[in-house]
Amino acid sequence: MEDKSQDTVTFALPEGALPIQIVLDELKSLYPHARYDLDFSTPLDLLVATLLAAQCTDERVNAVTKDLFQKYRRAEDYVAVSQEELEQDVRPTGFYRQKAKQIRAACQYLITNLNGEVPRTLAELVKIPGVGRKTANVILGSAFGVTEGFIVDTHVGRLVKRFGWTQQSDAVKAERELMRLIPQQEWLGLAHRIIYHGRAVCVARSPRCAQCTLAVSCPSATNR
DNA sequence: CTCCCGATAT
DNA sequence: ATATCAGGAG
Repeated sequence: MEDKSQDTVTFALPEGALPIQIVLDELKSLYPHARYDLDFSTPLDLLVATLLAAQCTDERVNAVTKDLFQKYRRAEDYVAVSQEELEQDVRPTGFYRQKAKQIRAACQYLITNLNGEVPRTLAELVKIPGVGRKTANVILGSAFGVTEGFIVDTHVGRLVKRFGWTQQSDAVKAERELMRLIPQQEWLGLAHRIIYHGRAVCVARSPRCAQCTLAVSCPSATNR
């Protein structure tokens, strides 16, 4: 007698992995209001903020964009100033030469090909110079309320490996695995919650397993 | 794989 | 001193 109870999801996880349902339930109760923490008001703001977020904390990005978004409102504004001027405006986020160049290239692409508008599909977004799948998935989810893929950033990549959900270090390959393992309606919320947990508890350097409620079933938990 | 790069935690 | 921070390109 096969009793398929409606709330129990059966996924093909590797042996010994942290069950997906436990993570969904536990992280939902720990971080009920998990969301994207970069400040923005327009899709273009979000695109620029997310480009600046590479290898930089959200807090510092927000400190920089507070003034940046007053000064630069449209794609045209970013290409109107000199490279050097934009570099100084984004300097505290690190990688400032590359980021200024990326922002200008992305804006020039939008002006030339899309009338200065940020597109609403993953396929169109990843054509923008400097925009990979992580940035594209963030813009889709937070600016347009669309879910086409699973956000895999440094935190998601690290935690899903620790959970035993995948062995893939490559973000795009890990994303494919996650899309196969997890129901689509959970993708956006779960990604945000994993990131919160990755920042607060399951940190990169020395994870706080002693205070982690997932540790009892986590294959990577260290008891000390 | 390396490079880009400043700021902070360990 | 060194690893790491909501990455992506060459």
